[in-house]
Amino acid sequence: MATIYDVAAQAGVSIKTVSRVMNAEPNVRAETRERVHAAAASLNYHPNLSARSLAGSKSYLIAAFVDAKLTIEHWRNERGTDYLARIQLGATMPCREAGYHFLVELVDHNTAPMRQEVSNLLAALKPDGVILTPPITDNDIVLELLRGAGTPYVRLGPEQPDGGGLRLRMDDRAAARGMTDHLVALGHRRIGFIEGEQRYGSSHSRRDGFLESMAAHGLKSACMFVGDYTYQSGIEGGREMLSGNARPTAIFASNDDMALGCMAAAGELGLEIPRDVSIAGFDDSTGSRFSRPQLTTLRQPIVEMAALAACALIAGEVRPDCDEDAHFDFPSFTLVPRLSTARPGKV
Amino acid sequence: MATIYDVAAQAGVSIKTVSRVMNAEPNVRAETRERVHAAAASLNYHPNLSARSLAGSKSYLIAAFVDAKLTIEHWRNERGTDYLARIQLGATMPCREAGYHFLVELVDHNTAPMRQEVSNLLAALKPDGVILTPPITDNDIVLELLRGAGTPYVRLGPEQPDGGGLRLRMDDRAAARGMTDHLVALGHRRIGFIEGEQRYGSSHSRRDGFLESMAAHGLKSACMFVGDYTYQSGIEGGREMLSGNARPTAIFASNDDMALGCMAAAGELGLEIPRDVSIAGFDDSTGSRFSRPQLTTLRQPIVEMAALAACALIAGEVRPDCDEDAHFDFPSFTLVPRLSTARPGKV
DNA sequence: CTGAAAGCGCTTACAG
DNA sequence: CTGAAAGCGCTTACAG
Repeated sequence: MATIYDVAAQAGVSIKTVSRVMNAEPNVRAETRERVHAAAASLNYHPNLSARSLAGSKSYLIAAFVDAKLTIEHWRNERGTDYLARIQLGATMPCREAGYHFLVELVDHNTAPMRQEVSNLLAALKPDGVILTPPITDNDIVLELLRGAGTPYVRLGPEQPDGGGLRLRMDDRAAARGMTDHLVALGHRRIGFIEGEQRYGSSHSRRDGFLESMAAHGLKSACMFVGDYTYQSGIEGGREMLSGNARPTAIFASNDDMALGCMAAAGELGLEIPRDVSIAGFDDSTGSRFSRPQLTTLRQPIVEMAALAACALIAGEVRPDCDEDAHFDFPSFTLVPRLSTARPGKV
Repeated sequence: MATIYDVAAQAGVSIKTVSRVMNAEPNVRAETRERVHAAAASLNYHPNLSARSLAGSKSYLIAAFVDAKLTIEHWRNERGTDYLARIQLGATMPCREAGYHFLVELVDHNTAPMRQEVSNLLAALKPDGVILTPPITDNDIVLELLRGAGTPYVRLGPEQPDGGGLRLRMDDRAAARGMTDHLVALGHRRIGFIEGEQRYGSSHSRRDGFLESMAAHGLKSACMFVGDYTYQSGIEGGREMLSGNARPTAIFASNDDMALGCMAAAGELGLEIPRDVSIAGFDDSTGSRFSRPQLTTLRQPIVEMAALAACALIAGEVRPDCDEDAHFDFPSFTLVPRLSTARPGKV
């Protein structure tokens, strides 16, 4: 394989000049530049990443650190949980265009070897930037190691504001408000709400958004149920809300899995959706697209956030020590109206 | 960050000895080895991948080359096509255990810049092994470049036997035979078959397997329909087969998308599945798990094949020039019986 | 606008 | 069982 020396010899210049041309640096005569390009092309020369990384300050690597257990579970389940696929889609494109490589690294969240694992990743790979996904995005040890290594990082969907890095998250509260507004606009007045796992900040934000919208419309919530983001808890919530007398005409579950469970509960009770009750979810999961009827839900801008993260990291806009003003509530959630919501009492 | 020199100094040995210990090479006294380990641990030393790669013959990188257009489409569609997720699951685990890193590279199949793109990938990354997925797995230019670079490669689901590399594929014919046997065992005699895109070898293998089983049971196929692996063609095939008089009691579509289309056609015609007609697919796609009723299908051992591929590559068992005897029909397909098939004329 | 020298952090090939 | 030397293919820092 051709090296920088071969190209330099063929073009009749020094390797430094070849380096300048390959990196599109200034201060090379147009004619020289062309000669180098021609030599590189004829020799089919491509710079070696390891050498560039070792000699220089860039590795041309962007890594995503994802929770090992969760990710493996999702891959195994094959229920089409496509969070990671969306991250890959968003991050891969800008990386490719900039000559970077994107790789996914599994991290054993909250286990003994995690510190070693992450240290090794950082020292071995020396990535130019790291994208963190929940729950790693809030892991103090990982954040500390990242800062220690001086590696810029972007935190996707963080719960805690401390910990540095560029923080990118959807405005859960505004999104929940938006969905509630949608239900009210359809004519619903008695609306039930199923909360998620209380340990997650998103649960509280979504509930607050719901309550804000209800209050803004002068409505009292029909009923609240505390679930835990699982299908099973959605069934339970649905049963409780729908078996009473003054049952809500609409239920907003704060994630799709619970909404799907809720639909199952409605089916058990002989209720038809959306004729007897409208049901809305949150996440735009794969399952929401396969349910019958298809589920009205909220889509997080995962692809867009991952793309922004990669771009910011590549551009070097993320200082590893940025602590203030690096929080960005991504406004662009998308309400995805499908067939599980309609006007109350209507087919 | 600590380097090999720091460790050597602290342990009172040469860097060569540190290198030996870090790579678990023989010929180091147990006591020396321990001293080095202690020094490495106390300095939180982790070898730099770029330096290892540049100096040595290994990059500790395994790459999967996947079709850019197809992959982006799957990521975008979010219908839960989890082929790539299964590859990642299978390949990531052995890589992780062996200290390798796995990365996915998009390749613009059959476009002008492809040659440059792949050359660059090979020269820049110098991966120790490459896993190819369809349709890249049969791309002559990619195969030629791989051989030229001396990079070992594994071809997943190849259609053409030439092209070298370790070839791993499911025995489509045996699998189709297995599914047909299943339908016959349930009591079906008039069985329809929907073929896939004729340009793909898998279409022919699956059809042949079906016909073999039918012949072995002394049955004539009720009808054949040539589809193209799309949902739409499944609808068309279903309509044609199910609207006639002597309609089949079971239809075997050679992939899940067509089987799902076929189910939709049955629904249009007022037929209930599996009471009026049994329907079977092929792939165990995400959609097959979300359909109602859930689809009986065949599962390809993608995870297992990817794992085997990664292991073989890491172990250096794949010689880049292996041409004979490197073809392996993976026998372990799995028949996944679900609710869309039953005894004929039975609920 | 161009180049000579040094060095990044390791492994290889060899010597003892 | 251990180490000194050379070199992998680039970029950095500097000189001109």
